[in-house]
Amino acid sequence: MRSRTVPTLLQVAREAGLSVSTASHILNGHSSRYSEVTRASVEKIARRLGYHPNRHAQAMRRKRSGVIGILQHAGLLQAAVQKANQAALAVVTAGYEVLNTDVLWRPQGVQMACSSMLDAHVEGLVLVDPPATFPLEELRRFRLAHIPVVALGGARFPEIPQVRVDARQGMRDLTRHLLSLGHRRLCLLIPRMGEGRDEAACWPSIERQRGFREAYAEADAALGNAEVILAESPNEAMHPYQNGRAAMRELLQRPRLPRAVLCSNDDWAIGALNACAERRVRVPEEMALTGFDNSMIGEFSMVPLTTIAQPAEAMARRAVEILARLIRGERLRPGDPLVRLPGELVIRRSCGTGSAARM
Amino acid sequence: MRSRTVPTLLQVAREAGLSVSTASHILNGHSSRYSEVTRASVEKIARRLGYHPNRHAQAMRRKRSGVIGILQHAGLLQAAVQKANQAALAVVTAGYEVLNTDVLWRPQGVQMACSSMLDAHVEGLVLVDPPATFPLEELRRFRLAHIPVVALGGARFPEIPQVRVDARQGMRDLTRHLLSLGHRRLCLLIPRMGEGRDEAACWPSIERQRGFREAYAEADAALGNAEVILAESPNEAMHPYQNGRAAMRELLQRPRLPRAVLCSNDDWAIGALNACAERRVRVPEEMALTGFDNSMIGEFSMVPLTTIAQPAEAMARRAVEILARLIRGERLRPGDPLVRLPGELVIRRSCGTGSAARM
DNA sequence: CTGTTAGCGCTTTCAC
DNA sequence: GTGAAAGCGCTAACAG
Repeated sequence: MRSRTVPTLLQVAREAGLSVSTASHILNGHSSRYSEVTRASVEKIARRLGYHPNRHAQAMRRKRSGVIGILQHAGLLQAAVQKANQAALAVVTAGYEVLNTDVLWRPQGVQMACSSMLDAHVEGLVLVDPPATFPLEELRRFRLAHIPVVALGGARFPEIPQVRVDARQGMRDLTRHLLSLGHRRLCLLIPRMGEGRDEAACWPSIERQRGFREAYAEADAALGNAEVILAESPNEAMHPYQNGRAAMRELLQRPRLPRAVLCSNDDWAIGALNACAERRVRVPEEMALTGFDNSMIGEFSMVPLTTIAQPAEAMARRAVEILARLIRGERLRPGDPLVRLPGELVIRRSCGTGSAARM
Repeated sequence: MRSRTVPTLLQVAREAGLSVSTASHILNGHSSRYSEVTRASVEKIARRLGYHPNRHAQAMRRKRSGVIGILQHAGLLQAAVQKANQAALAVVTAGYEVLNTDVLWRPQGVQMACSSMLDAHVEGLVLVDPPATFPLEELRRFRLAHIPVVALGGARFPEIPQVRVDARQGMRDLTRHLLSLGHRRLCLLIPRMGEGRDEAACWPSIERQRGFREAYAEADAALGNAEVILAESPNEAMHPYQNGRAAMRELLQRPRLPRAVLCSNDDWAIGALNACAERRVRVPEEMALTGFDNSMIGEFSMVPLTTIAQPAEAMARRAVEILARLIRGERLRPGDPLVRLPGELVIRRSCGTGSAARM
């Protein structure tokens, strides 16, 4: 038994008694006017030998790698993992290969990951949930190399098209729902972000605030104060629950508690639930709570979470579509620089019911 | 401003007034006997131009890609995501590039992912938590291509070295602990796996059973029956909580409930907690519960979970180390084919306390 | 319809 | 100390 090595095009061609170029043409679908016989023969032999083209040689010759990079800041955040995976699916569907990295798990995270993307000659890059602190220098490296980048969720960066859930609408829907249940004294719990950064970078937080305030404003004036709390979120991706818990613990120190707390995302809500349990504050009886993202775990938490479902699949598809267009050298269309897809209100137990609210 | 394109070695060499081979030697550290001047000049110019070697060209010429593939079946399973990420870290540390794919998010999952690994000419493959149903044909493809494979957790396959947590010891520790608290009538809830498969493939479940039974056996005979329930686990990675919940719902139909239930992993435990909440069975007062894996969420679940912490980092390092050795053509050492690393008992609230158990 | 040819960017002998 | 040259596997003109 000879030591079988990876078959090359040359071997296929030889076996078929043809030239490499012929084999190449046929296997690449440019089989325009080859005789049915040769074509069949080449294809059969390739299959029998288990021939797979060498991507490196292809990339080299074609001067394009056919790879799209996905850079995620997911850590333990289910919602981010899901977005990244949907992006991977969309990339494959669009006919590209995927190079996927979670920057959190590397030494010197972002920088190394970006270098590796550059080295691999990715043709485009999807940034999944980039934080406001994502280094602009790295984005510059891609711009210099003429590699288009799109963001899927996360913070907003100049010149980078972005697809994300309409957080403003989502938070407005949540707030309206809580108000309609009769809850008063609402409180929005969101991370303080991107200290010293362009305001645009903090959009995830800012839009949540907007939606929250809008819903409050459109309701009757007698509703009392809407409060927004900006909480710290160190190492968010690795300690999402802890951060939410810490924020809620702080809030629970107060003599007078809010009636309903809207958390920035499901992970914070889970941490918040935990803090409530510690202090024996019953949810939703004494305090209503909502999340954002509709991650699977929110359905199984202590109290199932009312939340906003992100259309992850549609978002990912759209982002990759835009990226593919940019790779092809097409210009952005009017709506492309910022696509906001609507989230969907998912009502579960954590927001309470009308009757309980009036307690 | 000229359209900057990716600089090649040729450009670096030209700018330095030297030949490509010289530049190559210097930049690859084979600068054995070049003058200090030339060396410095080449290095400086390379840095200024932002030169990065073209991986494809390198792979081609060196006839090795320098890439290790990571194939995960994680889905929403935090423990698996963590293992995969630790593996990625270990791979980078070992000086290889990473090609990471979660097979669940691709059409025709496993097969496509394996093809893509093969196409990329990975030098080795880490299989993270492969299910018992992982197709052996795919493993054969790697064997034929002389690409070594190691499993990090998951099922066991012939000829594939594996590194995993010692589930038997872990489950024995959990069981002992529950017994020491005074709990009787214990029940182990594990997935029925790999229908019609080699028994070895089902080791994750089998070892849990062994540990469970051993602890029971070594204790007094008067402890009553230890029961093992094999529950269905369709699409485990995408519906982990649901599966645990379904299994527990079934169990809760019984007239007489077990006093303590040991779940196969934390995700099942969370689903189980959910089922208990539905039926108003209080944990741990009426029923103790334990998980396995120590995923972050278990600390924040309805009732914080007593569980076994997997030494993910050490496991990943070990797996990659073995893989690297195989890639270098070295033979396996005596312990390598199956490495079992000890898990650590983490005691939280879900297992109850001695006093409650005697209730 | 099929084959010849010229590289893609890099590494690696082997000469000088 | 440095450079010339060959060639990895593949594609894409261009010839026949």
